[in-house]
Amino acid sequence: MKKQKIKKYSLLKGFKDIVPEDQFYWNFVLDKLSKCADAYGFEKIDLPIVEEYGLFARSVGTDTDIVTKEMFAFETLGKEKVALRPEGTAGAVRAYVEHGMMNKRKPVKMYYEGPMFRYEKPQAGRFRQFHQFGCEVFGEDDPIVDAQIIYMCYQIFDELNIPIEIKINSIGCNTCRNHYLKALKLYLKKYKSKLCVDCNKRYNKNILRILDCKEKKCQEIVADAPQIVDHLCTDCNTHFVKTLEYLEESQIAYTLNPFIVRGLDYYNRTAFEIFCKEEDGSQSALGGGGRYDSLVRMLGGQKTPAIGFALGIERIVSRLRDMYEKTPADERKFEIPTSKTCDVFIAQLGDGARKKVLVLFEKIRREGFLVGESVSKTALKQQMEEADRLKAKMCLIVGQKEIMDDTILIRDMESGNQEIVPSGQILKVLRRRLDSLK
RNA sequence: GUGCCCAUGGUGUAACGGUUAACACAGCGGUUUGUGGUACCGCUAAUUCGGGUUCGAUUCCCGAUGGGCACCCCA
Repeated sequence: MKKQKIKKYSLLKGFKDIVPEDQFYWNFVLDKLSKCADAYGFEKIDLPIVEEYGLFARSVGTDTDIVTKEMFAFETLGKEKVALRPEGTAGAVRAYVEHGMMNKRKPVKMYYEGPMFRYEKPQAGRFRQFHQFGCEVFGEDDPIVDAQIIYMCYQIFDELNIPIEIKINSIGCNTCRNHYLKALKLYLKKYKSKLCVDCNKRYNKNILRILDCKEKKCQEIVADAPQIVDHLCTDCNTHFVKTLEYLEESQIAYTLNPFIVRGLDYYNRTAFEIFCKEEDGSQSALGGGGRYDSLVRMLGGQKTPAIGFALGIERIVSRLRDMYEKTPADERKFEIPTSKTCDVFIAQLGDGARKKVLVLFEKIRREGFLVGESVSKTALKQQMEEADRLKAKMCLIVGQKEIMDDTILIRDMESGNQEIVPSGQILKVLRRRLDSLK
């Protein structure tokens, strides 16, 4: 007997299945997020995963890491240059313009959720396909919206019981940013020879990035560097101050951090990132966002102020799970179901009963009960095991005898008490019993 | 792109330069076929691949591949 070798296919690097066991946590998070977005007046939009390459290049920025080395870009059979979306905002803006949403009552608020793709080397909390949940507000430049967005993020994590730290900065508008960049360049020029190799590259390419270099030497130099907040123009400064005032009033914790610059080019003014507390270092960023007042215009729409944020679902799920599992059951603020349950399990015995069970199942299901079954099994024992696994509250047993008498045996799974009920009354009895359990 | 770590059934672990590679969990089946949660029994199932050292390698060495982690950057 030769063992034939058949090729097994496995997951592509950086891709993950969300297996049934993980769905409980996953759904719990998604449910919380979308309910919150609904409550804050956002409407859901589903956007395509593939879009024109240029859409991302333009909006995210042609010099950014995302575009230069992380995009899943390819040519279709029709020779179109396309890419798997690396983030959600570009698509949302495209949709805003494409559907003439500028004619809608402002502000226009949308949320989305789904897979994003970046060709990176995977590691903890980082995948090539990952999921984001994002909210976008179009047509409103009042700083209270900035504050509200940040406030909302805070509340989401508070509700999930995940300790976070929100870091906020203002990176100004184009004008003040250019002033600032000049000042920064001037300052760093003196220290250029002392900066690390990477920072020397950054000096010409993306000088803002030097601000959050991890090298000790660079950090020392950067500590005394001019900060953008001191270079904001009057309007940007007022906007920032107002935003912070609103946040002060809302009494949520945040920290100012002049080094938040965001890796996407479209941001201006308010920029913020959400970090997991008590976790230093790697992949502790759970989300981020900011204003992008010129992006709509840049993508062919009217000049429209906008602000938004995106959260990383994998990272949230993983933190939630950690926190949840480490909290003793009686101290938890909420319960996450981790297995399926059912109200009633239907067990059948013998050919006659087996023929009736499909219809019986559906009859009870349509009444709104959670019904369990394992029609493919014949031994009653196996079916009872399944009922037990499903934590069924009751079990209906239909066998030869019951078919003859047109009755159904109903067993309380906790007490083990059994009762014979005429089959016509089964729904009534089930209802009564379930109500009494509540 | 740079650096570090790891590789045994589905999962989590064990073992030794030398007989049928062990254990637990899960899965499946059974303990006289109309009763679950416990117990007992049985079955299924693994040394990533290719070289080398050796009488003999799952074990030691090298390479490949795969996985994990860190930097960079980000969610």
